[in-house]
Amino acid sequence: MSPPPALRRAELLATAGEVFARQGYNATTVRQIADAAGMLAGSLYYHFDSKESMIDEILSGFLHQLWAGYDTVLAAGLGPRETIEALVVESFREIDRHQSAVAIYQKEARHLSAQPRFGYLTDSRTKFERAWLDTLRRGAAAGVFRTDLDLKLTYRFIRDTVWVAASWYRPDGHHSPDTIARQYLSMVLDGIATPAKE
Amino acid sequence: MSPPPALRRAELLATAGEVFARQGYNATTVRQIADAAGMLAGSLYYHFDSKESMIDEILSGFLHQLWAGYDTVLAAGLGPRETIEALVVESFREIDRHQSAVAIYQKEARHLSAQPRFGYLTDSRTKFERAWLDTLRRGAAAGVFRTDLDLKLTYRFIRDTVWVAASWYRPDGHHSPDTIARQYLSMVLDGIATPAKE
Amino acid sequence: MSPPPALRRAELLATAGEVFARQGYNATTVRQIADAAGMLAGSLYYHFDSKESMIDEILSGFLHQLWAGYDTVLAAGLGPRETIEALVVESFREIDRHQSAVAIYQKEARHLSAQPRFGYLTDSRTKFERAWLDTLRRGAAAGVFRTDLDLKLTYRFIRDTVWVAASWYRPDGHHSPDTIARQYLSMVLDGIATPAKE
Amino acid sequence: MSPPPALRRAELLATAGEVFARQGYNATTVRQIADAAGMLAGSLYYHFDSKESMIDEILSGFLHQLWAGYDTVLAAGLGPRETIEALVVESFREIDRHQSAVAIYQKEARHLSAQPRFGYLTDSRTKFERAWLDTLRRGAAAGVFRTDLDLKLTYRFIRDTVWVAASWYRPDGHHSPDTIARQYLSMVLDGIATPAKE
DNA sequence: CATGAATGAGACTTCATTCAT
DNA sequence: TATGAATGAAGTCTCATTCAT
Repeated sequence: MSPPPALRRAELLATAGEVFARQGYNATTVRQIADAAGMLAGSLYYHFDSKESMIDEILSGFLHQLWAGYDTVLAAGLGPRETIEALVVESFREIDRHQSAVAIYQKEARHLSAQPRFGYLTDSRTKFERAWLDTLRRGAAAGVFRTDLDLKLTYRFIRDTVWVAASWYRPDGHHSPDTIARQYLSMVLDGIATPAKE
Repeated sequence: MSPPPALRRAELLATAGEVFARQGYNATTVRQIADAAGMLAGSLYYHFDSKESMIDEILSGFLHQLWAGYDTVLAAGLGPRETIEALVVESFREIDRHQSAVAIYQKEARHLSAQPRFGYLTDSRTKFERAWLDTLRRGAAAGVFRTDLDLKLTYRFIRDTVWVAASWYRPDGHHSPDTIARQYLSMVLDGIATPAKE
Repeated sequence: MSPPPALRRAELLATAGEVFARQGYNATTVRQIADAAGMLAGSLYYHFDSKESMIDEILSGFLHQLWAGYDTVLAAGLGPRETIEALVVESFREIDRHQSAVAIYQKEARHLSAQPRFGYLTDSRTKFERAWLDTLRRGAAAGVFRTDLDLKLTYRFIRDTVWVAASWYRPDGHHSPDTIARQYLSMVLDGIATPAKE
Repeated sequence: MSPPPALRRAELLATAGEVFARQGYNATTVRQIADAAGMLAGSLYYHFDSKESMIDEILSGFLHQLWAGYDTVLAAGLGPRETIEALVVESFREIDRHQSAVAIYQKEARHLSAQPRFGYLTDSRTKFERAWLDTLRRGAAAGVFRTDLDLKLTYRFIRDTVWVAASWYRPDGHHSPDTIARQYLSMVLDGIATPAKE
């Protein structure tokens, strides 16, 4: 009994994603993906239009789920510190779930976003920056975050810090995504939060 | 008057480095480099053996200078906190000086290091980890850094935090590398340092 | 109905062999082979790894069959004169069967054998020399061959004499390989001069 | 004191000839010749128009001297057997004197003669065949050569036999060209077998 | 659904050649 | 005379893609 088409597709995308993440999109040949999937290169074209459509589906699928999570957090009406905490936790969960997609995003998003087809990458980036920056700004205004720091720099600091973790994160490690998120938050927050009054 | 050969080589490497950093090594064609250098693709081979030897020279040149700086810091006999500070400052200076080399390193080091020719990347990575980890360990033992954090995680946190900056850092910005280093240190240290007693 | 893969491969090798024999290996472009085979240059790489692997397969295939024939002769326990006769006849049969491979061997073996991949060419050459020289030596000892000749020279004489024939031999001529072999043997063994009367 | 231009030219041609003979014309790069001559590739073009003109000069120079020798022999009015003997001796002398030119001729003449510039190769070949064939024919008619052999085959036999020697002949061997010529003549004329007793 | 064979564009690289110095 | 740098054509090879079976 062969698996339903949608599942087969997802399997193939997962396989492709792993290879892309490991070798880089450009350095990956369609044949390598096919090998990993146990078929011939030409056969992939029954399932996908092109190599590009594979990475497209991988990235857009990831971003879709990411924004589902983020939007839920952002709509929850939390305070700035709690929002940041929730976003970081959510981020590590997504990293855990879409590990290769995140790695691909890190490496390839910049040059892909030059193509119209991948315009949504730029959109997402913009929306992403706004969400984080606004929260940081709210926090600074509310006095829960330090005010002596350049906000943009802070944003980049926290963004990179969190997402680059995808490049080394391995799900079989000792730490669950939530544990890592907690440790990261502890490092990050005790830096950017206003020092405790004496 | 034509420039001395060593200078011409350096110019060409700088050009190649910019294109590599912008587009990725694999996605960059030799012709694009030649275009940027104002010559024909074949002409590059008068100066370099191969596309690979260009990235090789870029990366090894960068690592060479990086280690000159790091070794000076490490040999200075500073305390752990001062060592971390000096390393971070030194890192941002290198990012400033070798911006594209750093960006290339971030993107390509992993898959390049599989080839024997680039074995020095692995060596450098190992040495790098030891230098930072030892310093963090010393600091933890001396009580100047928190002891409730996973050391390896802390190492990755600070490593990524600093070096990913190369991906957005633009030298013509308002901030000098030292200024950015200070802000980063402030964020990082007030997180990993033991909290001030009350 | 397309031919079985093994046959297709053999066809392509035959085509490549003809072009190599006519123009020399280095002077032959992959495109010329592809043209002769009725396909595009790149398509050849579906069947073969490289141009080099083509000449490799041609030469090793030829030597394989040659040695099958030679070994049979050498194992037959014939007298020295009969062995030489049988080797010459066998040689002309191989020339007939592998005309272009022989021509390629003549022209390219020397410089190819410098590469490790073609080490078997040197091995074959050594084995070949031993087989012939031993037979000549046996014949001289037995008194069926002249003893006033330098043996090494005689070996080269007979070797070249036989194998260079591949450069002009055309199978559609009036002479079958066996006929030519007989004439060659007659010249080699008895000379072209009429025997001096006493 | 630099050598006179004509001598320098000859030196360079000798150098080029050695490299051509060793590696084949096509496989030889102008740079290799220049390296062997202790100069840069571009500098050769002060002395020669092109790579092709080098091989041209090498081959035509050799053929010029060869024909000077052959013509003297042919004009001497010798009997057929003596003519053959003199031609063989003369051939080995030329092989000795123009070793690399002969080797180049063997390997490259066929495909070079397709170009108009090298038409003289074909002319020489024709003239060569006529000279030998006529002599053999005269000898057969005069009863000094066997008449039971195909004449064309005999011609090829003797031609190849002599000239292929250039491929292994090394001047520092134990044998002078005349010694080798004598042995070859002995084999060609009388065969390698001991004459059958009557 | 998958295969096997082929396409065609384009990549990296080589190399004979030119030319100002 | 020779050098150093560049040209431009051509060569080998790779690879995403197509398509009849």
